[in-house]
Amino acid sequence: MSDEKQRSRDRAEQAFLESYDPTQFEHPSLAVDLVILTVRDGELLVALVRRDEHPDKGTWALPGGFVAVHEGLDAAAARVLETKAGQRGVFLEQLYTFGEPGRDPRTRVVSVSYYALVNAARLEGLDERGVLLGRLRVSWKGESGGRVDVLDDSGRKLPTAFDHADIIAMSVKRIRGKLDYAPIGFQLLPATFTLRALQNVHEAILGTDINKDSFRRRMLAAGQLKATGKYESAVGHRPAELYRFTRRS
Amino acid sequence: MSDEKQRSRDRAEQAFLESYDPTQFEHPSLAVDLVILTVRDGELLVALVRRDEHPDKGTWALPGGFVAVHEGLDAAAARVLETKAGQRGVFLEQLYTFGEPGRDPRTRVVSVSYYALVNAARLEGLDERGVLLGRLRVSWKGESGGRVDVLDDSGRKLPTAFDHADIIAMSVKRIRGKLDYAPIGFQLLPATFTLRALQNVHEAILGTDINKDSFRRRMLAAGQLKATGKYESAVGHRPAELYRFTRRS
DNA sequence: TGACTTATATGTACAGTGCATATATCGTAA
DNA sequence: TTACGATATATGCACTGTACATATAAGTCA
Repeated sequence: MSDEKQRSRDRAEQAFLESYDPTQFEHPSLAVDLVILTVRDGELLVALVRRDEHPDKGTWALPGGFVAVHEGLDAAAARVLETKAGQRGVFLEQLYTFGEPGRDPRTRVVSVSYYALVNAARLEGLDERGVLLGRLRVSWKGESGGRVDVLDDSGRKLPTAFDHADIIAMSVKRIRGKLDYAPIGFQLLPATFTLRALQNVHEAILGTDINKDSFRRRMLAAGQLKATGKYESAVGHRPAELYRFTRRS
Repeated sequence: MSDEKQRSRDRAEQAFLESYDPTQFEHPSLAVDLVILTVRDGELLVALVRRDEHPDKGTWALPGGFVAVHEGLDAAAARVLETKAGQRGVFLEQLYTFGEPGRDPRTRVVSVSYYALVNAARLEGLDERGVLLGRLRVSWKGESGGRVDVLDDSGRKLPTAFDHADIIAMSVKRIRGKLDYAPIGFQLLPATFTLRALQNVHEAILGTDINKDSFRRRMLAAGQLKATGKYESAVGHRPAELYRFTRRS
């Protein structure tokens, strides 16, 4: 394209944009979808709700909702988190925005996805409210990314709605990367915990075994764990000390 | 809230969502904004366009545009990148979605931001098309995040539109973090380059000096640089070998 | 030709990690 | 009561990657 033609095209584009009133034309719908993650018995779990309507009726979807016209994105995500899963004040962070045309067959929906990290104990009893905790089977090593499958308690693969499997996969990729430099593991544990419990959480997220001694030293050297002086009990072996997360050593 | 009340509220929410037709109600406008970054003379630069209309008339804004109803987000970003900056096939990745109510005083606009990395030579002459390359002054160390200022050639601080300074700041935070584990520096260089040039790019992005020997060994050990056997010339000292980026060693 | 500048190569100290070993402290069962 | 199994905790050592220092190579320019 010649410079002259390019400039002409630029002027046309600029004129278009300046006269463009975004409230006047049809534009995509905006939703938030939440990947609520937890770790229980060394397994990474994700909260899903069953779709009762077409399309994708009977499949399992991420909890989500539409963003109201004057509602912030973080606020919409927090609202969905409380309404669908009864959680407040937990770790919640924006993940990625999915907006391919056709990802929702009904209409154009752009979804801003968030991921939340919740202590498993706080999600007890949610099955009575229609929320299922699916087990994540991650098919790749490291932080490269790839496919995930969601399994039920018996190990059967659950069908997922729309592109929600992609969203879940990206959340796993994100927390695997984040685990290396940010203290997020404790978000999935009670207020006090043993180093072994923290290591189990890391192993569940990373999908690999971690050297125990190195992990201990690394965590203690980071200066973000504070010994409480208390110990676990009734464990059939020497009890481990309980630690608490602290921002500054 | 009691469980009974909670369940009742859930049912109401569910009924609302099932009857909700997103095409029927007003919802936010959707835009993309691009942080086009380059490095020239050891400085990190960002492409900005002057706002000719109110609000924020006369301030400098990121190139952006509205997302068409059936246009993908990546496609919209690529369209803006080509229309506003004449670039195709360069590194372009989604950054974050900004959607606070009030970020645009006219109407509710949710902006999916992208960042692009472009070799400075490809951005020559864009000032004739109204694009200014602002110098970034980053006020924090490491990957923690914080404020950025945009300066013109004389070092004067440029006023930025809306929340675009926040978007730029997040892009800097992102590439600083990404530089540690992903080969993105070469995106800002010609096809062949010296190790010194690559180091200059890294230093401009990180805002710190890097030990030269360690940097050399680290880059060569990563196995993603291939020696071309050719050398720079007319540099007033011993010429350095030119390298090429390669995905696998 | 020699001074100057930067590239490239090599050596050393130090920090972080993986691995092995030794000791401590619980529950449990003979 | 005691022996045993299990895991926690502490310490030492080898290996690796990085920061820093030193030495040599190869250009330009006065």
